[in-house]
Amino acid sequence: MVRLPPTSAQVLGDAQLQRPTTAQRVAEILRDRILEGELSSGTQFAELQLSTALGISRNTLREAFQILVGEHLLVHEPHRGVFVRRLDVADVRDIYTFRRLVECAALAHPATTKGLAEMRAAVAQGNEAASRQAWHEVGTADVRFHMGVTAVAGSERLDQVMRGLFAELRLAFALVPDPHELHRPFLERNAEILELAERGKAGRASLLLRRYLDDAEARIVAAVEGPAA
Amino acid sequence: MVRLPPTSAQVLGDAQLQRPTTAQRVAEILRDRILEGELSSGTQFAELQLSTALGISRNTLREAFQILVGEHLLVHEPHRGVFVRRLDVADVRDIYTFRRLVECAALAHPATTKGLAEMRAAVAQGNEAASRQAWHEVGTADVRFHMGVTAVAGSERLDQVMRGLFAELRLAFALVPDPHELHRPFLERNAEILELAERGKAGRASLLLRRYLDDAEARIVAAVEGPAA
DNA sequence: CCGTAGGACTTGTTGAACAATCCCACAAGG
DNA sequence: CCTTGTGGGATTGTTCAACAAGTCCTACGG
Repeated sequence: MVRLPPTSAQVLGDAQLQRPTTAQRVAEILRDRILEGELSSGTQFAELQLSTALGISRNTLREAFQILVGEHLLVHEPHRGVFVRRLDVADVRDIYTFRRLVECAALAHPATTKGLAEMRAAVAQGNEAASRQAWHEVGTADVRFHMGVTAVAGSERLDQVMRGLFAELRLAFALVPDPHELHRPFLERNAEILELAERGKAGRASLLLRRYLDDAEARIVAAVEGPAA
Repeated sequence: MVRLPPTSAQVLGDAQLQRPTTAQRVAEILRDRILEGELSSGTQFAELQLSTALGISRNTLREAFQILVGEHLLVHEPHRGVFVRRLDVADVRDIYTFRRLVECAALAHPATTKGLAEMRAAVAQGNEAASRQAWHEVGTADVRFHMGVTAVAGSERLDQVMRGLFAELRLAFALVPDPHELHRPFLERNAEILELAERGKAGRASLLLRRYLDDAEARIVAAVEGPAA
């Protein structure tokens, strides 16, 4: 009667080796579309239309919605529908307050060196993408760099939370008119932060990172409230 | 055709003023049961049995499950079922690594004084509950105190994340044999941390908090791996 | 201009059905 | 004794159709 309960390491640690359920696969499809910016903020999903288009039932689609609502990429309004999350200025400020606390603390008190390799790889990827003028990919590398910063804290959960936070932030990235103007100035600053971190100058790296985040916040806020003004 | 999209403040900020959907209500019921420790870690939910017991359909129950899976209180194994999350030692260590980073950074660099009132109220509540020997309530006050610590960082999202983290931690609390032995020694330490924070001694408060978290982690780890040994 | 009553449309929820998968007990073989 | 199939029963995954409940739009009247 009582089945073997799963140990959390199997669930949280690595990617499930089981093929995902339909709802999970659909959620992944929608998530990609949202994060690629193909679905602009505020657009609504119609259950019947989308479920038939995807060849799945309404109930299964609803389960997929629930997953993405849990990730804060969609918002659910009872009897109205689900919408692609729209970030306002307060959201962006909140996210950067969060990032300042976590990322600066991680760099100031590193617990592992595992993240440094990730940061180094991200800097290389960013420079390479910039030389190709692939600005969207530069943005991806930037996110990767800061995931590396997060990783030096040494907490799986923190990594997971920050991954979700950056996904939310991409919703705001989509509102920035020219992404190359957003990401390009940060390439060399990332490299500088990395160098300081590698040489053990934790305090100085943390300080530089704080300035980076202040500037980034200002740019995103301007982009988000720009169209409104 | 295009409806007014919701602003995120309505969704994230306060509790929905709309009455919740059935799945949300069911999720809340199950969440309470789990956090009260009435459902021990690892137990499985049978969809048919539980849905009939609650007087709802299987599909609706599945939506409720999805909500709690998103909160990491349940784990879902395809074709096997959903189980109450079971924390292992690695999980507990991970959670405390997370807490050390966030809470210590919050106290070291306070952004608002809003959380101090919450901390003060929690200390009072904890002492009062201890005098009545209501140990479970002492635990609640302890969580409340650390939610107050989190709040001085000034990020709504951070508060929300930490709320989820403490919910997970309660899964481990349930494994501790005598909760009074767990929470009692921390009452005066909380008070001391609060006093330092109120007098602006941020660095010293942060240091004391770190020691607190180290001790707490050791106790929980011992409780979690104790039954296994 | 504002409120309001209706109706069309969308979402919320249910129950039943079938497919896919897992679990367990039992048998066969080394 | 241990390992390795191999049913069969139970549970989960998914679909479908229907109805209830709520929202949105429109037209009418004050």
